[in-house]
Amino acid sequence: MPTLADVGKAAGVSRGTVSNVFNRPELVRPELRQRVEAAARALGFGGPDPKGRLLRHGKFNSIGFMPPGAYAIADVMRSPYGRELVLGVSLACDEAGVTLSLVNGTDNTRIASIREALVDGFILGHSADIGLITSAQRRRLPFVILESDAGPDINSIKIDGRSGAVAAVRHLTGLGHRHFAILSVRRTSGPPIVHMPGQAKRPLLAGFSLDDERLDGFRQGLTEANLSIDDVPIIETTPGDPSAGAMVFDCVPEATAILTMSDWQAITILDEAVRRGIDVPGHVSVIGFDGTAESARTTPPMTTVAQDVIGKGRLAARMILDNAAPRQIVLPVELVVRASTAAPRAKIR
Amino acid sequence: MPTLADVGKAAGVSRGTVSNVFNRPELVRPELRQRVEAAARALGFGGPDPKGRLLRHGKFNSIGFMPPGAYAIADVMRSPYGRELVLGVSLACDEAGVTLSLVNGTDNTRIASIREALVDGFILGHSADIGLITSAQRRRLPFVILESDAGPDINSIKIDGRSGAVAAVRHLTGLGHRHFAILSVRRTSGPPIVHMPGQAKRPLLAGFSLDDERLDGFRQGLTEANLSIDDVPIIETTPGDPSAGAMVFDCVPEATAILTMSDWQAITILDEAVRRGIDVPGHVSVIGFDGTAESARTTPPMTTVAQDVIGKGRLAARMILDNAAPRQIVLPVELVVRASTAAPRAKIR
DNA sequence: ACAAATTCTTGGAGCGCTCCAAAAAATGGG
DNA sequence: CCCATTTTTTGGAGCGCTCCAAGAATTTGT
Repeated sequence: MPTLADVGKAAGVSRGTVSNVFNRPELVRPELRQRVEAAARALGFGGPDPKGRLLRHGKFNSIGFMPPGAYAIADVMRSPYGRELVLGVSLACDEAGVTLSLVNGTDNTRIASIREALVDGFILGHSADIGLITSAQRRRLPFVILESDAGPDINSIKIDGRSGAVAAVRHLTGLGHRHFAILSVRRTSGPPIVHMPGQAKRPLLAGFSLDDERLDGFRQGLTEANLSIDDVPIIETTPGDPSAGAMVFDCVPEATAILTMSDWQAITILDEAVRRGIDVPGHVSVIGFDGTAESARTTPPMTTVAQDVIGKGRLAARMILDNAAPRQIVLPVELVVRASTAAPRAKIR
Repeated sequence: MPTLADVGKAAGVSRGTVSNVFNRPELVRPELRQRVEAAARALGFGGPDPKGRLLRHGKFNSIGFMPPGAYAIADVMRSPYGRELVLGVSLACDEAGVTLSLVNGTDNTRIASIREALVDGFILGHSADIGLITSAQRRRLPFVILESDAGPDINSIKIDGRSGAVAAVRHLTGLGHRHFAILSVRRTSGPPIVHMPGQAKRPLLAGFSLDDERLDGFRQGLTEANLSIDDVPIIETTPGDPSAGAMVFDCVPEATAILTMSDWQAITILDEAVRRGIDVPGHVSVIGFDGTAESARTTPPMTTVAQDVIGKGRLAARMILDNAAPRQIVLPVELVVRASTAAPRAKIR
């Protein structure tokens, strides 16, 4: 690979002049410029190597997006939520002329990935893995953490998940529902976990306050209607688990309303309902979370706790690009009522 | 920002030793290592700066994905096809432990983006913009171009779009359809363009052989049924144009079958049909292209010319990662018949 | 206790570039 | 034609790191 110096030698000029030909051509006499360009062409030199420039300037012009917890970038792309989030981030990146790096990393390589990533800042998916945070802090790069409880000196953005969860339950109890099932998220890999009433519940998972907060919202909503979350079966599946729907219908046939943690999960349930010929919302109501575009196009269109996912991604990118003082932002949610929820079926089934 | 040398000075050792502490700790005496680590901590040194390593090694450990033509990364994320493509690419990247950079660029900055991108190779979306190709070649980095006719010394992957288009038409003519509309893609920004029979057709667009090839497949399929593509209205909309459905129904009400260039477009039509209370496939048949996951979940589930988009993305990434001799790959397509196509409505409407 | 073998540590070289102050060349005015 | 200006060109410095050959320190064997 020829370098600036090689081209300079070939054209009988200095390194600096060749650099000027490529970066500030107006500074160099036309005749000389052409000679240099000819030499460059002859050597197959395709312009200054970005590596050098990078080292000089110290800017990558890139922000990194790191998926949460145990997920790979591929999982992010599979999830409606993840896609909209990346879309939002990419929107801000497009505007700023900055590259978006999807930084992957398995549990054990993730910290190294943060240490090595060629980016000027990070967006960390929803897991306040303390290791990740300290790793990001060490790099002294701006970063934002999503959907996690982070300290006051850390950029963070989250939605008001608790209120959303409360609103979801209120909507359903308002319709008359008394028999619920909750489809929650398993944050480690493995098969679904079923918590039936009476059994001990999953301990709070450090770092995934997101789930705990929503669960707590469900609890509160149920309490308001004189119901107890302890009587509600909770099923945990990994986010993309296609068997989630089957698990719910098999384990909690008596439920007339199913609360979920994401549109993705709710879609799984809707798909399974179609497969089994179960009528939604006639036989069972289903409520999603996130309000992604997909939720509007399911059959039937889904009732969901909507947030502005794209806006969130965009905001996260902007926070990094602006690199201002750390802020903790809580975004509102809104219950969007569509056709996947209705009054419960008559008791006689 | 402290450097290796700073830490070295603080700990009373050389630059090289500090580097060893971080990269090959087993080489340095435990006692000394601890002293260095303490000094690093005291200085707030978070490990060797990746910039330096990069310069030394010359590898970015990243491959770049550049969207085609006039599209930004955000557009890619919006399109079902684009998402699956990126998903496929990210799958291969995840496996290889490589970062995926979504390189954006408007028409005029795109060439510069290629020149500057901090990547070891490129995947270029479906537009054989000659400038892009030469720009990529100049960098002497491996690259793959998608869905374009490229020379034999260039990596390329495309599907057999012509066969797919022929199969789509055969399916519909086999059902008895004689009145078609084609929803094609406008590759420049702007409002839809309507080509009614008798008018001059759009000239072939250099670089978007993808469209031309499919159009030619439609032509061939129609010819086989003694129909002429010249009698078929062709509407061109930008890929994400939500008005596409309305345009088709408004401009070609007599059509009993609508051929499209993508699932995304077909979804637009299906959405508009719902809005207008038009029965699909009772009143009109709609056929998509790409066979994305979304196509299976529309109402009704969509008949579409399916390709393995994820596999294609994965393959593209692998070609770059492997950096073998250039290959031109043509992937098969398969008509997936679902419920959006049926025999045409009776003449009397 | 001494030479030989082994383990650690060092600092120069070099990755490719851009910046910049200074030198060189060209231009202009009288 | 000479000197003051202006325009071009130059090459050293430095970005932060890793590699590596060579030197220093330590351990081992007899």
